[in-house]
Amino acid sequence: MTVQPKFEIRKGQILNAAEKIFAQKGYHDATISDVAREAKVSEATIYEYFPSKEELLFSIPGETVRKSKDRIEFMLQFIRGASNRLRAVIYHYLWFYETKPDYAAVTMMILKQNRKFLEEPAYQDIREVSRVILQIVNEGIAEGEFKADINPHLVRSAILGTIEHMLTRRILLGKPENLIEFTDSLTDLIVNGISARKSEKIWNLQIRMDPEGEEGPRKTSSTRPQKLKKK
Amino acid sequence: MTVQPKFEIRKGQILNAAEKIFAQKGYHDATISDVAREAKVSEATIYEYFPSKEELLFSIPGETVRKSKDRIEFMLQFIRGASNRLRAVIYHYLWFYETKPDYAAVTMMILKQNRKFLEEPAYQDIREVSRVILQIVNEGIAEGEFKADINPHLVRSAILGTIEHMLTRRILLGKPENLIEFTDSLTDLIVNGISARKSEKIWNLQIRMDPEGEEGPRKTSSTRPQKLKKK
Amino acid sequence: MTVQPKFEIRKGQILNAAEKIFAQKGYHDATISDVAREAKVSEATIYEYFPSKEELLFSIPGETVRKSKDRIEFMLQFIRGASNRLRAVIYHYLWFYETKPDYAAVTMMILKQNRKFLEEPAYQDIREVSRVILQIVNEGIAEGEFKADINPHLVRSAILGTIEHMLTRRILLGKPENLIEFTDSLTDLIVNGISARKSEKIWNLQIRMDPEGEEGPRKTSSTRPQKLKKK
Amino acid sequence: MTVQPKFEIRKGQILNAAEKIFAQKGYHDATISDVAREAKVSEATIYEYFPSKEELLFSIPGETVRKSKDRIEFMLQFIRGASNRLRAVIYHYLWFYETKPDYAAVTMMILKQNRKFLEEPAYQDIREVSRVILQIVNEGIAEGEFKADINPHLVRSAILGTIEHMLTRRILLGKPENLIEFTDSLTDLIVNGISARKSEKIWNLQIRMDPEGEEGPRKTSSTRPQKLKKK
DNA sequence: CATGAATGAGTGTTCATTCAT
DNA sequence: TATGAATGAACACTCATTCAT
Repeated sequence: MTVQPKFEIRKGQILNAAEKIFAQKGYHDATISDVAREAKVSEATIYEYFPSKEELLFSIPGETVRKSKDRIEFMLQFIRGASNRLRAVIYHYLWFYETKPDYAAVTMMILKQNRKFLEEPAYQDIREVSRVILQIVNEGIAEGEFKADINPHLVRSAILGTIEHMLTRRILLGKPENLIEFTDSLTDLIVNGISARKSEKIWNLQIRMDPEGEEGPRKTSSTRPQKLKKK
Repeated sequence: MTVQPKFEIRKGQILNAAEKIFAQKGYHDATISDVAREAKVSEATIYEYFPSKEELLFSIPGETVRKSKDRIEFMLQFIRGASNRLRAVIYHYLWFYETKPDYAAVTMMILKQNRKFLEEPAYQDIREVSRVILQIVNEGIAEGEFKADINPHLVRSAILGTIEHMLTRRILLGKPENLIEFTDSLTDLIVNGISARKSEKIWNLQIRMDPEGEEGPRKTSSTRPQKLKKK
Repeated sequence: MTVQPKFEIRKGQILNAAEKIFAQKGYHDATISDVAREAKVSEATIYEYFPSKEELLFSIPGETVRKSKDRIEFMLQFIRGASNRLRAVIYHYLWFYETKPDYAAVTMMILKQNRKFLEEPAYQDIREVSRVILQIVNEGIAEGEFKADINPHLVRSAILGTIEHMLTRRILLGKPENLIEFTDSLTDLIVNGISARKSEKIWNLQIRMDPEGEEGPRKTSSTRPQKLKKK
Repeated sequence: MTVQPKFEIRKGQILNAAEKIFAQKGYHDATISDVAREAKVSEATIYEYFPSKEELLFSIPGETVRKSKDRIEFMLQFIRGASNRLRAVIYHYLWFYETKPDYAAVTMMILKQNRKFLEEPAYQDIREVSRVILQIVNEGIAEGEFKADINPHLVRSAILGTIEHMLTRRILLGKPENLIEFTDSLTDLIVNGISARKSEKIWNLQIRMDPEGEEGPRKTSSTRPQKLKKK
C-alpha cells in the first residue's frame, strides 16, 4: 500500500518465487537454486532473508492468510443468518484458492501434510480462519437455524474437506475447471444437511425472485459479479 | 492364511515395514536403510523386490486396495436404498482407515499429493473404489431418493473430502479419537443434504413461508441469471 | 576333439558368453548377471567354474591363445625366408582377429590395458606368440635378409602395433571393413623398411657422409627450440 | 603465464589431479574421493566444475591436445620433404608422451577404448592431429618421394600403432625406458618401407647438408618454407 | 551340480548451508 | 547488502560374491 522498505520488497520477491517454484515442483524436488533463479537473486541472498529452506516454505502463508482472515471477517459483518454466512465463507475459500493457484498448491500439497508446520505461527492464523466456520455453525444452532445435535467440527470438516478435495483434484487432474461455481451447490448440500427446518427461507427467496429459475444456488447481487469470475 | 510362496512373504514383510516407516517419518525423511532395519533385511534385499524407493512406495496400496474394493462390493450386495448404501460406504472407509492407521497416513500424507502416483495402476484401483459413490448417488437420483439436480461429483468430494479431512486431522493432531463413530452424523449430513423428500417439502414450505428474502449473498434480481451460472 | 567332460562343456559355455558380453559392453559395464543370462546358467553357477569376475575375464584367452600359437608354429615349419615367414605371421594375426571379433575386442579393449593380466599365465602365452616375431627378425638379420642394425623389438612393435591400431579402429569406428586384405601392404611396408638390400645403399651413404651423426630428433636452428621442449 | 581467472585455476587443479589419479589407478578404480584428495578440494567442489566423473575424464585432453596440434603445425612450417616431416611428427609424438606420462597413460589405457569418448569434441581434436600424417604421406606420394601405391591410412596406423604399442609396453612393463630415442629407427623403418626410390637421396642430402650432423630429417635450407607447410 | 536368495561394501551425486569478500 | 565459491552430510542404488538347500 505505502512505501515498503527495500528489505520487504526483496523478501516478497523471494517469497513469490518460492511459492511459484514449490507449487510447480513440490517442496523436495525444488531446490534453493531454483528459487534463487526465479527470484533473480543469488542462493546466498535467500539465506539473508530466510534462515532455511523450511522456514522459507513456512513463510509463504503469512500476510496472505492474515489478509484473508481480515477479508472474511469484514465480509461477515454485513451478512446475517448462519446459512448466508456459511455461504460467504465457502465462497471466499473457493474464490481465494481460485485466485491464487500457486498458493493453493503449496497449501494443499505441501503444508497440509507437514507436521512441523503445525507448530508455526502461520498455522495458527489458518486455524483461526477455519474457526470462523465453527462459530457460524454454533450461532446457527443457537439461533435455531441449524439442528441442535450437529457436530460443528464435523461441519467444518465437511466444508473444508470438500473444498480441499475438489481443489486437490483440480491441482492434480485439472478436473473441475471452475471451483467458484460450486459455491451454491456446496452451500446447499451443507445447509440442507444441517438445517433445522427445511431451510426454506433462504431458498424461497431465491426461487420466488428468480423467474427464469435456473437451478439451485446461484449467486446474485448485481454487485461484484466480476469478482467471481475474476481471474 | 494359506501357503504363500517365500517370495511373497518377504515382499509383504518389506511392504509392511515401508508402510510403517513412511507413515512415521514421511517419504522423504525415511531412508531405505530405515525400512531395511524395520523389515529386518538388508538394504540390497529391498532392491531385489522393488526397483526403487518410489516403486516401493507406490506398491503399498496394491492388495490392500483391491481387497477393500471387493469387500465394499460384497457388502453392497446386501444393502438396498441409496442412503443405506452410502452409509455402508462411509462406514467402510472410516472403519478401514481406523483399522489401518499406517496405511491411512501413507495414503493421506504421501500418495495423495504425488503426481506420479496418478499414473500408477494402483491409483486406478483407488479410483474405482471411489467411483462406487458416484454410482450410488446416481442410483439414488434415478430412484427419486435423492434430488435430481445434485452433482454426484460434488457429493463424492463431500464424502471423501470430509473423511479425509477428519483423518488428516487425526493423523496430525490426534484429534478425533474415534472416526467410526462419525458414520451416522456424516451420513445424515450428506443424506439430508441431498435427499429428495426433505427438500421437496422445504421447497414448498419455503415458498409459502418466506415473504422476503434474507440478505446475504444471494439475491436475485430476475436479470442476469445466466451470467451467474456462467462458467 | 575327443570326449569332453561335462564340466569342460559348461566351462566353455560360460567362457563364450563372457567373451561375447565383455566384448559388447566392456568389462566394467558387463555384470555377472549379464554373462549368466547369456550362458543360460545362474550367477552362482559361474562361481562354480570361476573364482571371480576377473578370473573369468583372464580365462578368456587360454585355449584360444595356445591353439593359435600351435597353428602359427605349424605353419612356419613350411615357410622359408624371414620375409615370407613374417608375412605368414601377419596374415595369421589378421585372419585370427578377423575370425574372432569378440575375442579381438576383449583383447584389444580390455585385457591389453589391465595391469593384473600381465601376471596371468595366459599373458605368457600371448607373449610367446609375439616372440615368434622377434625370432624371425633375428633369423632374417642373421641370414643377411634384414639390415643388421634394426631393433627386433621395434619391428615387433611395428607389426603388432599396426595390426592392433587397425583393429581398434575397426572395433570402435567399424572403419577398415576387411583387415586380411592388408596382409600384403603391411608386410611390404615392414619388409621394405627393414630389408638389407634396399637399405644398404642408403646406409652406406649415410655412414660415409655423416661424420658425426647423432641420433635423435633434434632440432637445430638456433631459433625456437625452447618451444618444443616447452612446458 | 598470465592472469588466469580463479575459476580456470581451480579447474586446472582438478584436471591435473584427475589425470594423475586416473593414470595411477585407472578410471574405474579411481574414486572421485581420490581425485578430490589429490586436488585438495572437496568432492562436491569437483562437481561444481565437472558434471560427472565421466565428463571429468573426457575433459583431460582439451587444452593439451589443442596445444599439441598447434605445436606440430608450427614445427612443420619449417620442414621440407615428406620424410623429414614425418620424422618431425614421430618425434613430436614420442617427445610429447615422454614428457607427459600421466596424460599418456590416460589416453592409452582409458580413453582409447572408450566408445563414448569418440563422440566428444576432444576426440575430434585428436583426430585432427593424426590427420596430419595422412597429409604428409599424401604430399610425399604427390611429390614422388613415396611410392604411389601405398595406403596412407596404413602408414598412419603403422606410425601411431607402433608408437602406441611401445608406449603401452612402457606404461605396463616399464620396458623401453626412453621412447624418444626410437625416433630415427622408427622413421627409418617407415620411410624405407614406403620410399619410392631407395630413399637414399633424401637421406643423403640431409646428411650432406647438415654439417653439425645431426641426422635425420631436420633442418635445412636457410629458407623458410612456411608456405609449404600450409595446412 | 545348480541355484534362489541374501547381502556387504562401496560410490557417484545432490544440495542446503556457510562465509570471506 | 549481495554473492561466488566451497563443502559436509547424506543416500539411493549396484553388484560381485556367498551359501544353504
